[in-house]
Amino acid sequence: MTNIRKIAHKAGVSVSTVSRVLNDHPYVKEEKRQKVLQAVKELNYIKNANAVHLSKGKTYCIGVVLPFLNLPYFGEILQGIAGEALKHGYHLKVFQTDYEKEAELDAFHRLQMKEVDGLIIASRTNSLETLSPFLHGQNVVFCENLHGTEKKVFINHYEAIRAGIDHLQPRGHKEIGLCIHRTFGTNSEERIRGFSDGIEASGQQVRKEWIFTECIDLKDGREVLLHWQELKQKPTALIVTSDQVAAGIVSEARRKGIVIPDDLAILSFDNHPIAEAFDITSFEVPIRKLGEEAFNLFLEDNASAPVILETHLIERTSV
Amino acid sequence: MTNIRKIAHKAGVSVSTVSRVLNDHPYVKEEKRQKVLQAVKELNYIKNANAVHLSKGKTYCIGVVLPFLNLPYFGEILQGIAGEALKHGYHLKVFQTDYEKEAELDAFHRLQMKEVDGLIIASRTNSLETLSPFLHGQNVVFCENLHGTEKKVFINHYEAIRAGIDHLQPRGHKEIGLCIHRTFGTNSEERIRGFSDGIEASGQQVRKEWIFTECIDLKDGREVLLHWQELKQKPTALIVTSDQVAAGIVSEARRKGIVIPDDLAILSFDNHPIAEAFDITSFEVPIRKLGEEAFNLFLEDNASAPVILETHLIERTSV
DNA sequence: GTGAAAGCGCTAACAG
DNA sequence: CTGTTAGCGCTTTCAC
Repeated sequence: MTNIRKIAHKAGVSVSTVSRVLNDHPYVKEEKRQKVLQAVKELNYIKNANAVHLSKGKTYCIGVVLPFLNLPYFGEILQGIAGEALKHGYHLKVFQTDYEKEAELDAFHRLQMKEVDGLIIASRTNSLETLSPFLHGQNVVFCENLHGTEKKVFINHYEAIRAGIDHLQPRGHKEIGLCIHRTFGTNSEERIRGFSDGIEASGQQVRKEWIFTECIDLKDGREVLLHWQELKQKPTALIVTSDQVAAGIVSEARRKGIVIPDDLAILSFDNHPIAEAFDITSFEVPIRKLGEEAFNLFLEDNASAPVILETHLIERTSV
Repeated sequence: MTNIRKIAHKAGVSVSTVSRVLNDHPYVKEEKRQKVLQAVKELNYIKNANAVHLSKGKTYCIGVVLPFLNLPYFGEILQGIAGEALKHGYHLKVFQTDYEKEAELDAFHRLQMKEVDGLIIASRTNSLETLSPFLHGQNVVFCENLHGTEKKVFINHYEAIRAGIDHLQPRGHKEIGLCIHRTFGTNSEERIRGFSDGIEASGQQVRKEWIFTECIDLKDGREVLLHWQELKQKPTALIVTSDQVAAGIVSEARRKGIVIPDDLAILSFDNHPIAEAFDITSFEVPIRKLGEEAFNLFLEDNASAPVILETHLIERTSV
């Protein structure tokens, strides 16, 4: 363990001078600087990050809280955060929660322990009530419009869903269903609210059996289609909040000889590459940008206004 | 900043007793233990992780080096690592490199600085020569059969590709092409070697124009198909090392009225959900398990034998 | 420009 | 069982 003291000794200077050289501080005579650099070389000195972190009270590391790492949505958000973090010399710690409350709380705990400088909550499962004791004086960014929090970035899911309904109705769709992931969480709640309001605004009733939940993956989409087939009264269109699920629906429909969009129209969200591959009309959601903005909010000292991101519709042949 | 000393003072014990209580060490009189716990509660004490890390010389954090976070392959590997890490009380730091040499080296640097206890290299871009100075005495796991390294886990890509060729040939395919991501890296090199050997073993010649590189995403697959259409002499089958790319090929083929597998057979790798959605015959690759095994290798003190994972073919309709 | 010294907060060997 | 003390290795204020 060659440390700063040994360097100081070898270079015949004090530890503070070594520290200055190592951190590019000014006011070090070139001669001594060289001596220090020389000693560093010879002794193969490497700074100990933990000592720096302790001394500075900062780690230049940000934590990201998310349920899964193998979903395109979270991959993309991570990519956005990582890109921005890199620019600013920050590293990323991921807290994969599987939506387990304890695992999620662990991340907040680590924040309190100063293991990370801040947290970006890509998606959560604990209530704000549970989390708020951990929020005080901490730098936490939420990727949702969570009332009572300072830093947040989100899509206006309410309007997006309503826009989706407004897109479907003039094309002859009055019976519209919805596929979502969860019923918990601001984002999901906003979607459901937008859906209900939109349906009711057109004089229709929301039908519970037309709302499919727990839809995450391609496989779930396939099951939705099978479910849809069984329905006595079928919606003529589905709004699907993930391209993966939409792709599952479309692929299974093809197998069953169901014609998209004539038998069933599909309007999806995210506009990932898979939407194009399946010719699915999809709202483009700037997920990567969401990640970038989240990181930039983290960097800001005083929480500014929430960042709201826009979506726009990419029309293909599924509607 | 309420620290261990203040707790000691408030509880009327020494810091070491506090430390013992905090770390569940035995031999503390129940009465004092309660006093400490009481003080911890009252002062809202929270341990400083960096101080622990410094003192212990350990962080219980492992770094993962990968180029992109938004590809299913890496998402899945991360998921595997994260799951296993959680079980063993480790956290994950991700070093997203974009295949930039400097960004990749930064991860090794952080390892030397003891910012992480070890590194899992999911994919790399620096040569072993460049990396080896950073490897000495460090706990690094490679997800490839990199000669000269201790800990590694990988698929036998050579055999897998040859098995692919052996699957195609009896089905009438002599003209076979290949789609890969990179030409650099052990995994890619093994694939190319397997491909060349397989083709030559059947008395054919490898044709450069039938090897498509830089194929990562759906979009790349689409371009491959367009390229294929332009070829004067076309392969009748393509071995594709990623389901995303294969899906891009198949989706574009449908658009162009090219019949899979009659006009062009597709044999893919990974067997992600998207392969099923497009009815693509694919080698199932246990990527998540790769991540799990990588983490377990990290945990092992003495590097045991390399871990080699098996693939097996899932037949669908694309061949 | 430079050095001494006081932290940062926790762990663990040692002595009792 | 418990306390003292010497680290772990770096940063930073203050005085010269």
